[in-house]
Formats: sequence, structure tokens, C-alpha cells
Amino acid sequence: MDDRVIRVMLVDDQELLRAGFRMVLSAHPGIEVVAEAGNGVAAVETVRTVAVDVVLMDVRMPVMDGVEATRLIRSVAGGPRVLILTTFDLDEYAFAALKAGASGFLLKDVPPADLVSAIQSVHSGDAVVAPSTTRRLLERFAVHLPSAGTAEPPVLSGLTAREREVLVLVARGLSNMEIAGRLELAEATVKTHLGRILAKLSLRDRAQVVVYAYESGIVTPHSAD
Amino acid sequence: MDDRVIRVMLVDDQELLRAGFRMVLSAHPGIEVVAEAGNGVAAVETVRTVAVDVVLMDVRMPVMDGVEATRLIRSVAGGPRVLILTTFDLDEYAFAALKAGASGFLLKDVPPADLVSAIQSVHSGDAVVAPSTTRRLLERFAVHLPSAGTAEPPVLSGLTAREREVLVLVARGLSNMEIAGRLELAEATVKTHLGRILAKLSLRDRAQVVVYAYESGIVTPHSAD
DNA sequence: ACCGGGTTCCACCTTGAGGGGGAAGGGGGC
DNA sequence: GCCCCCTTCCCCCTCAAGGTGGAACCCGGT
Repeated sequence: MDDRVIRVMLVDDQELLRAGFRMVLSAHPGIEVVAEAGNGVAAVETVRTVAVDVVLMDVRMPVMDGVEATRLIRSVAGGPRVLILTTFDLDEYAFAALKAGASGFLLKDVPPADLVSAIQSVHSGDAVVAPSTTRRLLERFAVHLPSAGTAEPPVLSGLTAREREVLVLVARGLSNMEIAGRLELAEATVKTHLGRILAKLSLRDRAQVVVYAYESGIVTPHSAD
Repeated sequence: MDDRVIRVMLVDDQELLRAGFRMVLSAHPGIEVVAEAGNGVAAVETVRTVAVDVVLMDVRMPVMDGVEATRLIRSVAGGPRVLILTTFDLDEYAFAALKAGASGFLLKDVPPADLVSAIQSVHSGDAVVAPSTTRRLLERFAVHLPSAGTAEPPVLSGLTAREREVLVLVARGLSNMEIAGRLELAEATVKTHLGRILAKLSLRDRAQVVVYAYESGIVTPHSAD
């Protein structure tokens, strides 16, 4: 059914990431990267002139985000199918993108083999969802939560880069000493960062940090590290 | 994480089909077929005596069908996960099986490589759905339909009822004193229970309890209480 | 009657966690 | 240069947390 190669477009604001995907995909004879774009507007314009089968689309981008770009691309008949790529396993983005017409949803740390098969599935009209997201999807489906909910944004905005690193490790259940070892810091430094995390997020102790991390989607059950 | 092989049980009334699956799976060193059954009743009895990690379950079977067998198998704590296999892409069966506690749903014509990765995904706690079914699932979800939900929480191995109560509150970020107040207990009692929880689950502190609770699905993000 | 497990609570002890306060280097903005 | 913020690390202090051991009660099975 697939005699021709699948023509893929990469849409992501990070060039480095696009380069990585291009390298992975170019290793496969059945796939060819025929176009790239750094934001949603460029992506929508490109699919008008270049023949594309599948779009790999980042969610977070400047100018126009992936959800809106997906909606515009899918609004055109015979247009390419869109496969969403994100860094975090955020359900809100996933569902918004799927409602906008995306055919699937994958994490950026997807193994190359899975990426290829996902592209093939999408191209043949099927939908794919990252395993970890599928589980949540099924849970929502089976339990049928009130849903439709507009979940709150992950407000870790006030946190510095270092603090976010510490937060993630706290959320994995590590002690201050273990975190210090992992980040090659003194325990005192870790305690300083953690103290600021607690203050900024209005949390009391590390256990609440773990709760916050899961509830906000910063970490997700069974996500690769 | 997966040093041991994954122990699989095949449940299908057609011997020929079991033989086919057994051959495919035996080619993989990470998977071992340790049991087989020709109907739901036999399957339920077998999982009581044989250690099984993943059950490949047919839906249509004499005596007891796969949906009911799945429900019974999943009602036992620490029981194996169930992956549903069907010949036709019938949504009704898929959804019924998923509601009964199945971790996934595949067509019998699944490529061997996909079957193996599906078994591994299910074994590691993720859910898998055949691509074509995923698409229907998403379509249904996008419209969000109503459905009668029977959500049963996963039962913990070894933990007593009281310990599970304490565990849930710990997983919500409460301190020992707060838990004591909520359950109308002395703090000493809460500490006793928590101590046993830590010992039984091989955890170090309450932060790891929170991680465990989320990872095992005892508590889930966005759940109203 | 006896035993075992669950639940409740106590006292005692040790340590990691968290808060307060300070200090020093580096880098970006003005 | 100066200031601000991030990052790094220190000391001191307090207390919740976790570990150990013991005890009492109830209930169900032997």
C-alpha cells in the first residue's frame, strides 16, 4: 500500500531538535523529510505549496502554537495528517490537539523505531497515542471524569532552571543527599533550592512537592527519564 | 527493570491460534508462555495457581467470554494484566473489555513485533490499543460520550484496609497530625501505620509513598475527592 | 482456651528536613 | 561601576519524621 515514500514535514522552533529528528528519519528509506518550519504560521504556508503526507508538529512554539496550526492545516481537504510532539505528557495539550484534528500524540523521547511506525500508522489513516498517554485516556474513558475541564497551566513560572531540576528529582522520591549527588552539589545547596521551591509554590514539605509535580503534569506516571 | 522474562498466558478456544501465538512469542527470549486456557473459567482458575504477568485474552469463547474472565482476573489484587485479542475491530467488545479492567486491545492480525512491544508495554503498566481502534476511541472521546462507569481502585498487596486509608492521605500531601485529625486517631497510630506501609512497600519516606501512589495508580492526577 | 492479626496507643531515640541568616562568586542589565 | 538575580555553600536551630520496643483490646479461627 505504501509504494511511495512518506513525505514528512518537521515543525519545531528548536533547530537542534529538528536536526535530530531529520537524522533519525533519514535513516529510513520509506520516509523523507521534505520540509521544515520553525513556527505555526510558516508550517501552514508551507503545506500549501509543498506536498506533504505527515506533519510532525511541536505544541509550544512562538507566533502560532501547534494546536492552532493543526486546526488550520486540517481545515483544508486532502491536507496532510498531523502528529503532535511534546516534551511533557500534558493531557491538556494532548486533548486540545486531538480535538483540533491531530491524528496522534507522541512524546519527544519516543524511540526511533516507534516514531517510524507511528508515522506509518498515521499515514495509513490510523491514530497513535503515546503509551503513557493512552493509559490516561483509557482511565478517563472508563471512569468518565467530568472532563472538558480547563486544567490550570503548570505555574512553575516563578521557578529558576536549577529549581526546576531539583523539583523533578524531589518528585522522583530522592532525598536531599541523593539529589546533591546526582547534580554534583552540596546538600546545603539542594536545601536552599528546595526551600525556595517550597516558598514559591506555597508548599510545606517534599511530599507536597511530589503531589504538586504529578498534579501539574511536570512529572507523569511511568514516564521515561 | 525487566531482568526476568515476562510470563504470558494464552487464552483462546482455538488451539491452532494458540499454537501460532506460542510460536511467535517463543522466538523472543524476553517472553515465555507459561500457561494456556481454552475458555474463561479455565483461565481464571489457572491464574490462581500459576504465576503470570500478562494474559492474552480472546473475547469470544465458550463457557465464559473474555470480558467476564477479565473482570474476574482483574478483581484479584496483584493479578496479571490482561491484553484483549479479537478478530474483528468491534468497538463494543473493546470498550466492554477495557471497562472490565483490560490494559489494552489488539487485533489478532497484529504484526509479531507489535505484539511483543504491546506485551512489554502492558507489563510495564502502560496501556496499548490497536491503532485503528485508537482512532475510534479518540473520535468518541472528542465528542465525549456518557458511559456508565465502574471504577474499582487497585487493591494493594499486603496492606490492610486502615493502612490503605493512611496511604491515600499521605499521597495527598497530609502530615501525620493532619491524617490523625482526619481519621480521628492519635498521631502515634498514624506513625505506626505509616511505618508498616514503608516496610511492606520497601519505601523510605512519605515522599516516596506519594510517588508510589501515583505510579501505581492508587491516586491519579486531577481526581476530585 | 489459645493464638494470630488488626488496630489502637505509649515512650524513647536518632536523624533528615525545613527555616533563618549570612556570605561569596558570576553574569546580565543599566 | 553598580545592582540584581542566580547559584553555590556555610552554620545554627527546631521539630516532624521514622525506627524500636512494648502494651492493650477486639475478633476470628483452631
